[in-house]
Amino acid sequence: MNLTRFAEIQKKLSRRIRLEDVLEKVERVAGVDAAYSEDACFAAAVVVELATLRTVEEKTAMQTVHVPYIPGFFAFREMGAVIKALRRLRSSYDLLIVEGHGIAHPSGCGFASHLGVLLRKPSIGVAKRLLCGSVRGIPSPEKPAEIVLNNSVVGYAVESNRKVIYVSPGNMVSLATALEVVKKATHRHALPEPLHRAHLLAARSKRGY
DNA sequence: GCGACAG
DNA sequence: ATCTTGTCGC
Repeated sequence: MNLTRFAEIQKKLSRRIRLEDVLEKVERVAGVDAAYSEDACFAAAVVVELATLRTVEEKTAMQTVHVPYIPGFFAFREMGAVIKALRRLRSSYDLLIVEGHGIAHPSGCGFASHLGVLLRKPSIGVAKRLLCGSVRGIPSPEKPAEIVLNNSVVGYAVESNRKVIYVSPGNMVSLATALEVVKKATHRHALPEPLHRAHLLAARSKRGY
């Protein structure tokens, strides 16, 4: 692993990011997350029907990882196991929701964007903390606050069930759609259901190993 | 040089 | 992310 090389890859992938909506409808959303035990990464992918928030299918995958967690290069650590879990799904999904940032990233290519471009899928990043940029104002239950980076809006800080989460487009979705899908996918937790369920499943997967 | 720093 | 008991609150 070479950070300079990683940054080059991110820059190259960032050129392929599309920030326009390419879907007429978003019916199924896949949430992905992972849990760790030393170098073992346990990833989970959960497909949820947006209209009912019912789980359609869930799969897990384990993979040994050698890349440590480095802020800004999260994708290089978690990507392998997550893609493995996604490939095990038999169900189709329209869009990916990823734990981490989309374009709200130093190179404009966070984990959500990275996955979206590699898999050629619409994707959205949802994070519990900001990595870079700044929030303009304070989010209220009814009004999200803009995340500004290099003088442009790259996402929103959203108040979700009394907690603040950070939403940014990953690939093939607009800022407005990213916000809309996350809102529709959120029920009784701060994180949208697909992510919350993937988080629980990844933890369960690690335990039962 | 110092501080910040997704999971 | 993970290490971890009790504890405050609905």
